[in-house]
Amino acid sequence: MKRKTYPSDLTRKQFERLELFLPAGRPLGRPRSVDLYEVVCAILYVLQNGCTWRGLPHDFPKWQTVYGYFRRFEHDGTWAAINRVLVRKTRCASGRSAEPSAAILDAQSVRCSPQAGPRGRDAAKRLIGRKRHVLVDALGLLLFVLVTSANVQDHNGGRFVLNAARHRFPRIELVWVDRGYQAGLVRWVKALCGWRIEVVRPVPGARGFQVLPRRWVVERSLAWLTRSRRLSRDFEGRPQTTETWCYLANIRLMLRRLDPC
DNA sequence: AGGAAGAACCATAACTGATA
DNA sequence: TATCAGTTATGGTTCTTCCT
Repeated sequence: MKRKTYPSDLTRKQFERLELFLPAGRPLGRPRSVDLYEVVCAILYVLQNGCTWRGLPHDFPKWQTVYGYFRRFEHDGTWAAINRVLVRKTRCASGRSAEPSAAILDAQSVRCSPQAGPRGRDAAKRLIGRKRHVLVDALGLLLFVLVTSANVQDHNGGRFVLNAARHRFPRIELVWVDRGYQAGLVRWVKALCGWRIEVVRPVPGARGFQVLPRRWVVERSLAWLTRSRRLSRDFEGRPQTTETWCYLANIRLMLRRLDPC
């Protein structure tokens, strides 16, 4: 008996692209009996609808099983690896070279719901919650994300992100940041990895809201993330889980772009 | 005000079942 | 029997809601 579809489901074709990178079952022992398509659809259901794991509809595999795979693939780096591969594919499909040479750094603070785990006050944004430090490419695809409590300064999170990206995306040579990242970060980047780093500034004299080149790309990416209800707030106990959700949101975006419904 | 109950998440252990 | 997949149970933490 086939269940009815949900809006968050992947098409079979989209899943086939994903399936290539999911670890196969082990050769010994009990064979895998759940359909990973159902597991992935269930995970995306939680992501899109923002429901709790226990609130997962009953026509999906048991929530513990779904959650188990979610955590397992987080722990062994599967989701992050899939994100990196799909970024390269999506860039190729858009006529760019697979490896990004430029990136944009930004941070977003999000309110926490009443869960356990680290949180802090972002004095500038006047909220208590978590901060997402993201690095995106020129297309706005998520390259790397770090989630901290919101009281972590942008430039401290930024350092960590750039340091991590250095190994994962070795061809990056130019990073755009906004004015919130102080001169210390600029010096640090130059000394550490020799990247060019440009601070995007509003045009002097202009009034009111301005669309800044390069800035709107990353703002759009952050808006994409919060369109997924699970990411509209931070419901997670562990910051790392939020990072995983961010990668999954990006993965779904790229799958849809590569294989439109 | 203060306590009990429950929701929600995380982590882990113990258990059952299938296969070579 | 060893090994792995999946299920169930349990304890910890933090916060909300309800009751006295």
